[in-house]
Amino acid sequence: MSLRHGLLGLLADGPASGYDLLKIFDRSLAFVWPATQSQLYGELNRLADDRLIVVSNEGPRRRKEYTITPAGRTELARWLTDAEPDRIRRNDAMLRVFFLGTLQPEQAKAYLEREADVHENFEHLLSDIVSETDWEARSFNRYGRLVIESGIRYAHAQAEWARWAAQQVDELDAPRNRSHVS
Amino acid sequence: MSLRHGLLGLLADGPASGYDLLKIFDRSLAFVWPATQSQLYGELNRLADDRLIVVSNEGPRRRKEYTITPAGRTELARWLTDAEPDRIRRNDAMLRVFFLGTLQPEQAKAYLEREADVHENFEHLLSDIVSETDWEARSFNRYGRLVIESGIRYAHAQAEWARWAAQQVDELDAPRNRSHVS
DNA sequence: CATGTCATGTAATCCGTTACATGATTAC
DNA sequence: GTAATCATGTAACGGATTACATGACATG
Repeated sequence: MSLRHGLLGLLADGPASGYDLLKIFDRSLAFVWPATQSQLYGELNRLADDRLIVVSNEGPRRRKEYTITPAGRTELARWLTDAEPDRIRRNDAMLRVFFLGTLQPEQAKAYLEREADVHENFEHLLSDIVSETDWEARSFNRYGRLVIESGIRYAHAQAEWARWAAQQVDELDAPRNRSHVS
Repeated sequence: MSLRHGLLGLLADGPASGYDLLKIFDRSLAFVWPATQSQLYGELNRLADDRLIVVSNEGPRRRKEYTITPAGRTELARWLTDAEPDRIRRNDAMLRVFFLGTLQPEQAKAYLEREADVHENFEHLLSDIVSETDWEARSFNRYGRLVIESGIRYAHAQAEWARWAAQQVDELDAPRNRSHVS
């Protein structure tokens, strides 16, 4: 239930409406935990049912401003310190790599070179965000900087790996043409 | 629909039963795409309904051996070359980092140091697998070696990042105690 | 008064997890 | 004969995605 705790975490920084939270989400948490509008509104109602947040204000156009409760802060801290993170990383780009042997070597290399390009571009995108952001602001932002740094290092490592892997294809492919049984 | 293509990819290497595939899955693809037994059997039936695989043999204990069809191979190649991989990487360990500012600095550092340890251990686990495996065997295995290399580099980069991030906590925390408005 | 933005919600569907059910065959 | 392994399936539930629905308020 990470969406739940993502919302609690954002509300720990101050009151906000679902609409506000959606915008913040899309620009920050969505990099590591995307959520849709309907999912978010549904989860806010469930959090309110469980008294981890309360409606602290109602504005025009049915706007509901939520505030985190002490019970919500307790639950957030519990999640951060006591709950073991899920280590599953589904990665369908990497799943494909298992099967590149079913393609022509040229196609396999093209796939890996493209992966390298995509990750290099992503690395640059994140670097640009770092340059253009004011990191002094709030503590949420300061820790967000750490997350982006991890993204930069991840993208960099993946790009390097993909270039290396593309070279390996020639060597992996070579034995096929040698004398022993394939 | 990556499970679907994962199964097609395994069957491209030769016929197998659901039971066989489950074991292969758990030891290889599960690192990047876990699947449960019930999911796997269900998907095999759907693949057979769509004629991408056929039951080529029936053995004792209701065993059904599946073989990939030409249509299945075409679909596998299409997925590998024409379908853009999903770039979403849900990561609840990283989501927590956004909110470490709500904890005491000591707790935040402890969280990051633990992440470093976990990734270092994982890196060693993968390195051990590399040492203990015969990589000459089949092409599936040879490309699997590339996937493991990516896992090693990922785990290494994450561990280094987490050590660095733990150091940053002191510096991120410092401004709180300075004169300007928090 | 028309368009854009603010604002929240419901419903259908898909994928994944957990638990349960069932039974055949093999090995001791 | 009994325990382990082989082997496949169903059902309930929860989270995520997509599409649809609705309406208030602000701006020109």
